[in-house]
Amino acid sequence: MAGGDLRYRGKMRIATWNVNSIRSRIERVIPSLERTDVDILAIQETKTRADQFPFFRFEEIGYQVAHHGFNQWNGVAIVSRVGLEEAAPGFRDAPSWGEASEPEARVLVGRCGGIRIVSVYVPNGRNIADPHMDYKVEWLARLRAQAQEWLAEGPTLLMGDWNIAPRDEDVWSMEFYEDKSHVSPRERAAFQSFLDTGYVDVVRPVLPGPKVYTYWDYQQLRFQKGRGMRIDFVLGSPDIAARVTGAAIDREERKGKGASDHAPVVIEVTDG
DNA sequence: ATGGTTGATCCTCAA
Repeated sequence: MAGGDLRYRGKMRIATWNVNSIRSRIERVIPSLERTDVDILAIQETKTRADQFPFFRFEEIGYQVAHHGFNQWNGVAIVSRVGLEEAAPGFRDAPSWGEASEPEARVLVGRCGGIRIVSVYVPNGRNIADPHMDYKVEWLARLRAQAQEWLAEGPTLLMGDWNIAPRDEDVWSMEFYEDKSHVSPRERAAFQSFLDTGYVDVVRPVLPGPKVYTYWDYQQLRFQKGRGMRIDFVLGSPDIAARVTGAAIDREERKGKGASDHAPVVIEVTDG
């Protein structure tokens, strides 16, 4: 973002998007980057083997890419045209579920434009009594401990699919979600612990609810019926939160054939 | 209709 860069505009656009397979979504992701002029994109659910990630499609339009994943569900990436340094998967003390490498595949950390970008894909708890729910809550406790250390080290954005709807207004029907995953007290307490640590939801002040959703199930025409959930969040350290000048949820990307079930969440951050 | 949609390691499982 030095002087002389024709893209320099005193601001960066930073987005997060659960694409539900990068290989099946690439013909939407590339135009989306260009249309919305995004500098940094955190991606979740790449659903691809590392050797099949379409790196060149990003590189040929001027973005650097880091990707990490190990199976068809969990995979995260960071795409940036303002530098991409120190990209590394995982976080300290992540507990394991099944394959030892899974927790690391859910988090990718990189430094872009002077900001630590963390692409986060929180485990799906499946059901409130499922062992995966215990894993999810424990995993979040470990991530929080790591996030607290990052907070002390400099500007940080934790962005991605949290698989938690923190408030009743974040789901289309609390009656429907009662006793289901994403809204349970344990999950909401885990999300709140990041806020208590000092992170700030930088989107909600710009887009207060209700009915501000980022995800709509593919089934039952949920998008067309306006029945969604707010489960994708950008949590910023206070220094970054003070620099946020705007935010948007790109609902266009949920429309039509070949859409992900999640929409991109975009923020704008000033250089100063 | 104990159903519905989408994606991948594709006829089964995960989301």
